[in-house]
Amino acid sequence: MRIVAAAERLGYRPNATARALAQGRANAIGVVVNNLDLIGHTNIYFLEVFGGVIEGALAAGQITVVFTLRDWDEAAQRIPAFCDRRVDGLILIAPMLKQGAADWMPAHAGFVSVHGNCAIPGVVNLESDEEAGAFDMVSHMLALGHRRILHVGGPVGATGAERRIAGYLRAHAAAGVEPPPGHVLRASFSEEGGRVALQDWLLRHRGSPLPEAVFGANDAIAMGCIDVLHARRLRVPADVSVVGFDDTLLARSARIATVQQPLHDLGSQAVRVLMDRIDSIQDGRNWHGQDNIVLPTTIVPRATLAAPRRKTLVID
Amino acid sequence: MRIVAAAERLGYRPNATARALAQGRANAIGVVVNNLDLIGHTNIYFLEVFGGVIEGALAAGQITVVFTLRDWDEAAQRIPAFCDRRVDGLILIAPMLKQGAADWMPAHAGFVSVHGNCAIPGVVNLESDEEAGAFDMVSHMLALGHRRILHVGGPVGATGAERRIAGYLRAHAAAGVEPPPGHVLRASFSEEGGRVALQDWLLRHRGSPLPEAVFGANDAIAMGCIDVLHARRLRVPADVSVVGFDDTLLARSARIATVQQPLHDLGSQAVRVLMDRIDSIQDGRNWHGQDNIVLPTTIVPRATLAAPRRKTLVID
DNA sequence: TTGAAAGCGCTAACAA
DNA sequence: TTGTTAGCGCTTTCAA
Repeated sequence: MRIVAAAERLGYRPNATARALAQGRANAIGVVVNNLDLIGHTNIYFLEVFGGVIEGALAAGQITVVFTLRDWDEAAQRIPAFCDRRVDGLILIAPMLKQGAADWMPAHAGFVSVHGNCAIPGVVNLESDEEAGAFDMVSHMLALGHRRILHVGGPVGATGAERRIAGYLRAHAAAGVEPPPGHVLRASFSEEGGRVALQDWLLRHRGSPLPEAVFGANDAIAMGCIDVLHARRLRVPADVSVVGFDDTLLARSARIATVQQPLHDLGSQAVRVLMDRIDSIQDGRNWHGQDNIVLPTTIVPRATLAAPRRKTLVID
Repeated sequence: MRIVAAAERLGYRPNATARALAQGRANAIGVVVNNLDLIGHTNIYFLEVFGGVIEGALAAGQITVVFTLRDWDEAAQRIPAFCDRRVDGLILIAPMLKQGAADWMPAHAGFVSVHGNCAIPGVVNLESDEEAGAFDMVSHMLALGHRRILHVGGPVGATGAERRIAGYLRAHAAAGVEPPPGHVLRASFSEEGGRVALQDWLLRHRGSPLPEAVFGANDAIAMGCIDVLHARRLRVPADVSVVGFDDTLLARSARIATVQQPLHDLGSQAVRVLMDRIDSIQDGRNWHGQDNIVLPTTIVPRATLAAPRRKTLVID
């Protein structure tokens, strides 16, 4: 009609808030992240998942709203407030949610978590098979001939950290190799964490044989370890091999051998699952999809990983 | 009242879409980025600015909506559609907008650009003083004694690239040093770009003196150059110094000397300016703030930058 | 001070 | 098919 043409000419734009109010649907999804993770640059991990979410949302015709939490302890108060009908559902990235979270979660919005640390009823979780990734990597290292592999693990209580340790141990068991005693440490998931943990450990083990390889629980930890080794004039990988986990930008740019997690896919698939979940809620159906979706990991051998040196070095 | 308590108990949540419709204000800001920049991981730059925006929005009590463009050529069609009252204003990150953009920009929303490539009426721009950053860095290198500084510049037409070249040239002029001929190249803003450009240039200059230093137009280019030098068994910085620009995660983790841009601040300040702009529009006032805000840059000397070696090397 | 009513701009159900 | 009307859940205005 002429009306349409006139509207066009006058620069008419439909008001999306009015539409959302009328239809009871915002066509928007929210992403909840820990502010520190985003701002601190410590965890490029989040940004990669986030990139996947953005892309997934674009493909699904949804806009993406970012909500940040200063701390996951705020979740119980703030997440319900996020569900103010501006978004139809929420993706929680690596939420450290308590078990009772189901109690306060609004039922009118869909929830999907990526690498959630515990199962929450009604929240579909997407994750990658970290235990298998660690298993594959450590098995590969054992096959190369490494016997004293030091695992600089993540913080106690982080599910991902525990799973990487489990993979490390299972690989030893599968290869029939006794894991060297005291070779699993804990560190925070950062360069500094890796640095401190390894430096400390080396100081406490003067005179013992130097590990042939270091397996960091993430790329940042591995990076910190490389630092410490270089400072001691040890060559990587000629003297000590180092591998990380995640295959973030850090590992790619520093060429650190690592375990790749499909972070981008995790993000984009989370959107797809969330859309299904939202549709099921809006139609009043119950949920028929899977509650836990596991994506595979892949080992990425790079220049920091080689066969162990012939002669054992001693820590000094 | 008792009503409030009851509401609380029943889990009542105010409907933000209804409120937005009633008040004509969404209390949300949008961020427009080029999809490729976000997804491709080529430009950590964006993510850092984005982090600043998120933080700024949190401080201003606004939520952040992400809009992605596959290409800035879509801007004229899609940006007006983004202004559908779900956001009160938009921050454009590094927009490659054409000069005529003012024609199609809706007047009811506020616009702020970060590192916009050209001035658009009604759009406040925030940027860092790239020319001065390049000037400071190159002056510093000249003061260290470098005379043959190769500038691996960014793509033709990118405002930032041109400004870095201008700073490079002005530093030479200020020091009374004639810039060596043919020592300004062009590359795309990526590791691969730096690699190709430098490798190419070296092949074309066999037998000439090796540059004492390489100044990459961004950190990724610098990283690519380091790669090429290492492949030729040249030591950085003993044989050749290398510096970058931006101080992204890449430079920090690889310890590349660089020019720091306040990316995070650029993002958070953009939000503050945008809030002012939005308020002025809603109150029907005209805009009294600045149209172009320039933040300072800082040089960050790191291990890849040292004094030039005594004896000149020859390219082979 | 408190309460009732009229929009905000759209969609959806209904009537013509 | 087309046009009309009643909400969606808030804010704001105006009357009581």
